[in-house]
This record gives sequence, structure tokens and C-alpha cells, in this order.
Amino acid sequence: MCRQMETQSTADRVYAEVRDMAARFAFKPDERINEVELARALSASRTPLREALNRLAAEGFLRFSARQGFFCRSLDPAGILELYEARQAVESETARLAAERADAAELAALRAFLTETGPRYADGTAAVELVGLDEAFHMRVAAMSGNAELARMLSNLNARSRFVRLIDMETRREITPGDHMQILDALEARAPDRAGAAMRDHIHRRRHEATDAARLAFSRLYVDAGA
Amino acid sequence: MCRQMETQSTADRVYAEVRDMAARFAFKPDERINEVELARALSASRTPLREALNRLAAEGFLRFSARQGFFCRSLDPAGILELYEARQAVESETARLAAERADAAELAALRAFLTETGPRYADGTAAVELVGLDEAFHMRVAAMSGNAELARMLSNLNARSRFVRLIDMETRREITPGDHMQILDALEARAPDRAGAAMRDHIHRRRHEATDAARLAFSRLYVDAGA
DNA sequence: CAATACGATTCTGTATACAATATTGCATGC
DNA sequence: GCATGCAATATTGTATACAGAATCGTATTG
Repeated sequence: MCRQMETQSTADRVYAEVRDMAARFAFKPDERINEVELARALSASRTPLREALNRLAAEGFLRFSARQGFFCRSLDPAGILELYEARQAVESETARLAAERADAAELAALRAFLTETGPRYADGTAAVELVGLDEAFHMRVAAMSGNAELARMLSNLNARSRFVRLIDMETRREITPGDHMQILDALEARAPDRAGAAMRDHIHRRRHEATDAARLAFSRLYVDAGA
Repeated sequence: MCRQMETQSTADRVYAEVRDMAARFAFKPDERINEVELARALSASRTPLREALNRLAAEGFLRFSARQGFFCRSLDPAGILELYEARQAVESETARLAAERADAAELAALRAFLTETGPRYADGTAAVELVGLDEAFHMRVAAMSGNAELARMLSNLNARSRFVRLIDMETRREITPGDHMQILDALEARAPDRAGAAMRDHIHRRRHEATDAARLAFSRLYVDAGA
């Protein structure tokens, strides 16, 4: 029964699967998660499943209520706004630090990335991929900050806001790659204050669109699945 | 055997205990945690213990290595520096938001708190309590930001840096309550930029002291315990 | 003497069983 | 008709057993 020898343990696999399900709201907001049912669906027992659920609750993907079990997080505009404000906090700092610490090669690679992927925002590239490109840019800056803690925080915030950003991108389809260029310019100029401010404004501007998208995302969950 | 009826579950109790142990490095840095031994010491079985360990690993208190189990996080200056930079990120934003959102009553209460506790930094108050007062100030600002996500992040960062801050406070005993006053002034003036900058500088200034303290803390772990 | 291979042991990872609590549905009384 | 109490059921919380991998010590060989 224990064949975790291959590469990853059951708990890790289940963690990844449930994380993905939670990120895309395969569970309805505030829905209670039935452990036996989910364990069967994932071909695992409750023990590794519960370990995964505990991790996910600690990461903010799920909510835990004593003696009631695990619930899907809720999806409301206020919560999304909080995630965006947290991103402002984390990313204005990663931009500052990157401006101080990034080496020339990293900066050149990032510029190449932007000029190469820039046109994709104009042609008919799928929204999922555009969100992926956007996240990739921000994660690259975080990596250049040299601070793994901040990078980890951003990775978590990205995953938790991904669903809403996807809906936003699908409906709006405009993401002004110019913002990214301005940030990169500040990094290359070694101007921490300017980089931090540019990053901050970039995220700040999209806050309200995101809360709108949250409302839309919420309603969509109950028409697409057509329950 | 299952008498979790009282108030909290075994997993919750064990979580709190191990969290505290990890925070004060009751486990040596990078020490492997023996599950059966720890479970016996805490009068629990491995199941709730492992659930607690998974949570703590997700929160950065422990490190997990596949098929080797859980380890105490390491204690090195670089890691502490990362925590301080993360605090800069989180707290400069909480200060900004608090400047915009705090109501008059909260601000008055915070001023009262500062004037009341200010003298304690001068008399012979124990370092533990001083660290507690310092954390309390910062958590109050976070609460006034109205952003629970940022408050949660700060709470986590505080707990993870507490040990080093305690050592730092014990050796240095100077924490310039004036910094806190300046931050409060900016909040009362409804000046987000100034509040954010003041908070940022306040934390920034202590970065290097903290890394020094980390070295000291590390060495102390191996003389106090007298192994 | 050093390095390595092998066996014994320890420890993690998972399944399962069971106890205790929460929930649901139904019946009863007001 | 509505609220309330109770029984049946479903679900969580924890202990334990066992399989498989990692580790440690020992012996063997170059």
C-alpha cells in the first residue's frame, strides 16, 4: 500500500491536487469539504488528505472550523481587496530590493522576456496564458530581490488571487505591458524608490477591477457548473 | 481516549506547544524532530502531532524534507535579514493603510498606550515584556490597517523573529520609543507616505543589529543548554 | 588504515478502526 | 403551523498497526 517510493508521497500529490482545486474554486465558496468523499475521489486515505488540508488551511486556501472540518475559503470583494493590498506590500519591497541587487544578466533576461512576450497581450492568446505571463514577470522580480521569504509570500498570494485575475483578464483583456516596462526601467536605473512606487501603483490601479471581477467570478461559479 | 470536548482538540494544543517550542528554539537549529519521541513528550499520538507539524511547516516554523521528516528551521543571519525585509514590506503598508483608515478612537487609544508604556523601556522591565510591548504596538497598527491578511502575515513574522529580538533586547536594551511616536504622529496627521516611510526606516535601522543578535543567539543556544 | 557493502534498526508514511461530536430528519407538543 | 426535543446518521478526531525507506553500526576487503 505504501508506494511513495516513486517520487512523491501521497500527501504531496493530494496537496497539489487539492491546492489546484481550491485555487480554481472547484469547491464552492464556503462549501464544507467532506473528507471521506474527497479522499475516495483522490484515491487516498484520510490521513494524508488531512495533512494536506492542514497545510492548505495554514496557507489561506482553506478555512478550518473546529469539529466541523475544512471549508473552502469565501470569495468576496473585500477578501480579494486584502490580497491585492498584501501584494502591494510584498511587491513594492521586492521591486525596491531588486533595484539594489539584481545583476546585469538578470535584468537583460527580464528585458528579453518582456519584449518577447509583449505582443502576446495584443494577439488572441488565451487569458490563462496571459495571467501566467503576468505572474511570471512578477515572480522574476521577486527572485531578483534575493529574498526567498518575500518570493514565497508572493507565490502564495498569486495562487490565491489567480482565479479572479483570470476572470478579470477574460472580460477585460487589457493589461498594459507598459507598466511592466516602466518597472523594469526603474530597476535598470537602480532606482529603488521609483521601482517600488511604480510596482505599487501598478497593483494599486487594478484593485477595483479585481473586486469587480470577484463579483463576476462569484456569480459565474453558480451558472457554469449549472447546479 | 478522545476527550477533545473540553475546549480544544489535541491537534490544536500540540500545535500551540510545538509552535512555542520552535519559536524559542527548544529544538536546536536544523535538528531533526523525532515524531514518536515528541508525541510521547506531549502525551499525544503521532496523528495529531503530524497535523500540527504540517501546519507549522507551512507557516515557516519548521522545514520538511521528504522521507526524512520535520526539522527545526535554521538560525542564520541571512534568514533573519529576510524576515526583517518581509516586515518592512508588510508594515510599511499597514502603516500607510492605517493612516487612511484608523478612526480617532483607535488613534487616541494607541497614543495612550505609548505614553503609558514608554517609561517601561527606561526602568528595569524584563526584556521579554519589552519585546511584548513592541510587538503589541506593531500589531495595533496592523489592526488599524483593517487588513486581516497583512495582520496575519505580521503575526507570523513576529513569532518567527521573536527569539532573536529577545536576545537583541537583552543585550542592547535600547529601543527608542521615539520611533513609535513619530509613526503615530504620521498616522494622526493622515499622512500615508510619511507613515509608511517612518515605519520602513524604523525596521530598516534595526536590521543589522538583528543579524548580529542572530549570531549571538545561535552561539547562546549551545552554551545555555550546556549539552 | 580507509573505504565500502551489508544487515539490523529506527523512523516515516499510510491505512484502518473506533470514539465522540455534529448534523439531519422526524415526531411531538404548544 | 411552528418550535422544540430526540433518535438515527454522518463526520470529524485520534490511536494504532504495519509497510517501506533511511540511517546507523559493523564487518569485510583493498
